Amino acid sequence: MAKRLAHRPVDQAKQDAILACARAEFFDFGFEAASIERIAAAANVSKVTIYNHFQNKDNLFSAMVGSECRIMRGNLPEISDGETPLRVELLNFARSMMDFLSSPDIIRFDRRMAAEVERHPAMGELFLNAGPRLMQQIVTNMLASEMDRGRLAKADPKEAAGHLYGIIKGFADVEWRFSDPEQAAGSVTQASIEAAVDRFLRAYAV
Amino acid sequence: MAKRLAHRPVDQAKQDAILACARAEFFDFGFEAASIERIAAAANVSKVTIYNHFQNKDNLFSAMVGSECRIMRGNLPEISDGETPLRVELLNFARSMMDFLSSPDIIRFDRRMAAEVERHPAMGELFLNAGPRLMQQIVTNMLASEMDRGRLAKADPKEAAGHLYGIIKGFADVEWRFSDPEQAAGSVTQASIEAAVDRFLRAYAV
DNA sequence: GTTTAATTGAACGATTGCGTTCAGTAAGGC
DNA sequence: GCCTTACTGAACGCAATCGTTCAATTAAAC
Repeated sequence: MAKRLAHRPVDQAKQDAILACARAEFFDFGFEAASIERIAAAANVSKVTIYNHFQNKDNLFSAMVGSECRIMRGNLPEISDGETPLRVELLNFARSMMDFLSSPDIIRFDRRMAAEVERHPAMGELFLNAGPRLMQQIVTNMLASEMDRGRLAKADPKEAAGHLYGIIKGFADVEWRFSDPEQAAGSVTQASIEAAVDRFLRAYAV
Repeated sequence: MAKRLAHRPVDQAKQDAILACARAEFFDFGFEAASIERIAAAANVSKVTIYNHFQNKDNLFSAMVGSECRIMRGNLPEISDGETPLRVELLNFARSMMDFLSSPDIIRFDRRMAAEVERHPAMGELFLNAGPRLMQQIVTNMLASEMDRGRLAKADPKEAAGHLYGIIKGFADVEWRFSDPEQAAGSVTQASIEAAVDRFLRAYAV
């Protein structure tokens, strides 16, 4: 099917530059106030090129969110499914989860998505599937296997995942979302993480 | 100081109408895309009147947020501090908290504030103090008194408040924020609330 | 070198919005 | 009835944006 004729190929570097600059623009100003001309200027690209690649502002925004979600997917906290003691396993996960969620990039993304969902409901689904729901699945699987192994009390693993996620977050995410995101990174003490994990372990002790 | 001279008093009804319509406009479109002319039309008021009362768009937005926060304050979930059994007390609180947080109004407000904080950091503080932090304080006080009474294990009550808040919310608030807010109301089953409260009670059993 | 398509710069039309100005009217206090 | 102020409607200047059009240029594939 790949009929190749003589032509000048698309400059991928420009594509990437456009998306990167669109990201910055949309994050800084929000969808409505973002200016395509400013994006073009920042990416060293003609405005027409943007309209050739993406047809309009909505498409550009969608493409940017899609690309951003793909990146986010790769950076989700991981689970050390192994022979490590349960408490250590949970502590590691809690630490990396909180580091992830408190990174300014994620906080800003979360903020913008929350606002844009009203006008772009599909973006909300996209984001949920690329971020929160994926994380929920990771935690659910981990807890299910721990329950099978008898290291945690039998229960609905999905519900338990919500409990773990919630008890670790506490009020932190709310504070992050409405305060200066630069101050969020590294604001979670090890002591508070241990307290949360220990409470969870007690709640789900066999 | 109240030097009263002959004059025509401010029409309070118009003030209120302006704020109400500003609320709808800002919630529907976000700060940037909101139109003052549309607000004026909706409130049956001249645009000049809006500029006389509030000096500019920023001020109008701030006033609206302030008024909204005042309303929110009055609707926060309450604590039945009494002789009721602890489990019932917590169940009641959890129920009213989830009903409160899942109301479309609150979800929309939360979304907009999250986005606008970048441009209006002071609004973030205002909102935090009128909503989340107040709720945190309510829960903290309740748990502290329960710890004193010996019905819960001694611990940092503020931290425990975060645990209770988080374990009840689980993943729910994330789903709410990025899906259709109209479907959020009433989506929390009594069973899930009981599960969360019971896990909390186990984690903090004496 | 020819061909094909990507890219550019500049300009255009249409729309929208903010915030101001001004002359005139409405309405309550004195 | 007078006076002070709130309010109105319409218009204005100014700036910004989107999305389009067009002729001209560039660069890879053949």
